[in-house]
Amino acid sequence: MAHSPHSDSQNAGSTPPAATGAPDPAGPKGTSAGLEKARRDKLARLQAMGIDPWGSRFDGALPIAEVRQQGEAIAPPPGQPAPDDGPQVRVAGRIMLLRSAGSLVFLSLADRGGRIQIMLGKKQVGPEVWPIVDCLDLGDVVGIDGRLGHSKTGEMTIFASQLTFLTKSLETPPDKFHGLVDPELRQRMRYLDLIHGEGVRERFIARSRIVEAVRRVLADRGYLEVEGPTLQDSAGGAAARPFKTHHNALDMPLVMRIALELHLKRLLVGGLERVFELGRVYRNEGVSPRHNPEFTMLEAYEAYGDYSSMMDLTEAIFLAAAQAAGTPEEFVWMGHTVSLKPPFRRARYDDLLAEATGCDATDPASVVAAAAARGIETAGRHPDVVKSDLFEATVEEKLSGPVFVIDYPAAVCPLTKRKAGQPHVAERFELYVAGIELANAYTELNDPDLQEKLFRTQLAGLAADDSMARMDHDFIRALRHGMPPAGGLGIGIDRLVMFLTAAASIRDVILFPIHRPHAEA
RNA sequence: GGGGCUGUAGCUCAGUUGGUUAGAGCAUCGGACUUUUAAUCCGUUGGUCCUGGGUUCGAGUCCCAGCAGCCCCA
Repeated sequence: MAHSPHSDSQNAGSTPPAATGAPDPAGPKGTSAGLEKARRDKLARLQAMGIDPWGSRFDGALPIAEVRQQGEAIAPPPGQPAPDDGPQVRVAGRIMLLRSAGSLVFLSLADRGGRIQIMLGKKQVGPEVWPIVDCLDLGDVVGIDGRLGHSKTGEMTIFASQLTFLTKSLETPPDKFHGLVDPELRQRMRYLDLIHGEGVRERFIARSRIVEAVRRVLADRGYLEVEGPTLQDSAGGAAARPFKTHHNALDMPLVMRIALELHLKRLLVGGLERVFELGRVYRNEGVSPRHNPEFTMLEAYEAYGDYSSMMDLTEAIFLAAAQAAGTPEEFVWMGHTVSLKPPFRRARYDDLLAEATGCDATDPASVVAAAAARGIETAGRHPDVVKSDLFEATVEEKLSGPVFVIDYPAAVCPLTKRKAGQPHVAERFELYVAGIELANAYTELNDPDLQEKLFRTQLAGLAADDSMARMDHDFIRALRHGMPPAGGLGIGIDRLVMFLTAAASIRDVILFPIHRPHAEA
């Protein structure tokens, strides 16, 4: 192959690392520093022309999606030349692709909702503008005025008459074809992922639409959105370990909330009757494709309802959210074909367990035997806890759903009302899809004496570190003042978004999931 | 906590049994081009092979430890 005279490389070995007092900050052309220098050189050229490389307000730009609609209307029939009297339009966006054919330059310009091709011709833009074109890089943000039409190859194109420089990009964008692939980089540099990732922006837009729809369903039903404390002196309402923090001025330890439940129920006592909160909760636990230490939870409580009313509400929320996200009625998620067609199936916990294991789910001895046969630890554990483990091991992953699993073993439901005449059965449901729990609801326990007793029972069985081991005396006092019978519902919003956008990992639906710090160079 | 996999240029990736100076595409820089669209063509530049040890005449490659990530399990 070609042997170019690398005279420098012959001497390179003798170059002492610190020989020069001031190392050149801009390295050779192809290095990261060199790539930046090329962009800074163009920035300086823009400034020399009297152009602010950081731009300013730019009014009147149309969304590219809208411009494209206009363009469709004036598309020439196949084989016919495009007319050159298209409408004058103004757009703004980031340069995604840039092709130069001598004194003709094509850009692909992207805004928040679409992309469109821009043609810049040396003759067409004139000697004032052409030197600016020479300073454009991939990633720069520009405004374009021009006539909307179609190129000779039929591509919708804005034939630019004016170019307004809006923002210089100093960094090299990812590979224009592959984009950012490394999931770690995609999450740490989500801004790039949003620009270049296939479907990434659409998924986060869907998330926003879903949250909007959830709020709308609840508001339409007379629910009031409220905000409980995220900093608490003890974290209750779920079995999870909290994050610990500290208030300096009060010199007091605090924990971050792990659930919304106990404060929302206080508001039912307070007569607000229909309340919900949609907000972040924090659990100091492991990270997995379905768990992030901070996640978004919806909890809704309705006085005078029960878990059946919560099933209706859940369906309404799921259907409205699916519609908002543009989710098809039937699709594949996590290897399961799921259908959103209402009503969702309802199946009793004991029936599912009996079907999967062959045991008599109403008989503790039979359940424990079935669990032991599958290697589940049984010694010294409450039969309902063993039952719950057995359910997890044998039933959960098979639940394609959506299916409401109803009527849970009472001992694993310390905040739930028992079924009338069946003290061992709690009026609770969980909604499963593809083996994953997406919603959890109860007929709320409002008997203060039983609640206090259940707290104490929990206390006896749990580690001191565990949040459920904390008695919330004020919550008991609130119940003593009288909380109307009520239904309550919790939905993990991140998982709902995963489901409705067919995402396999919670990290695909959280903009900035947790990461260990990287050693920065 | 345990196991498996991954880490090479700004980005996407090759790299043979351990063997000479670690390659390609994109991007950059220079050149040609007024209808390109992952433009093309010619030329050019660019490396802490994640980090630190070790084995070896010789390590991107083998061994050990660590860091970061992905997946599975508890």
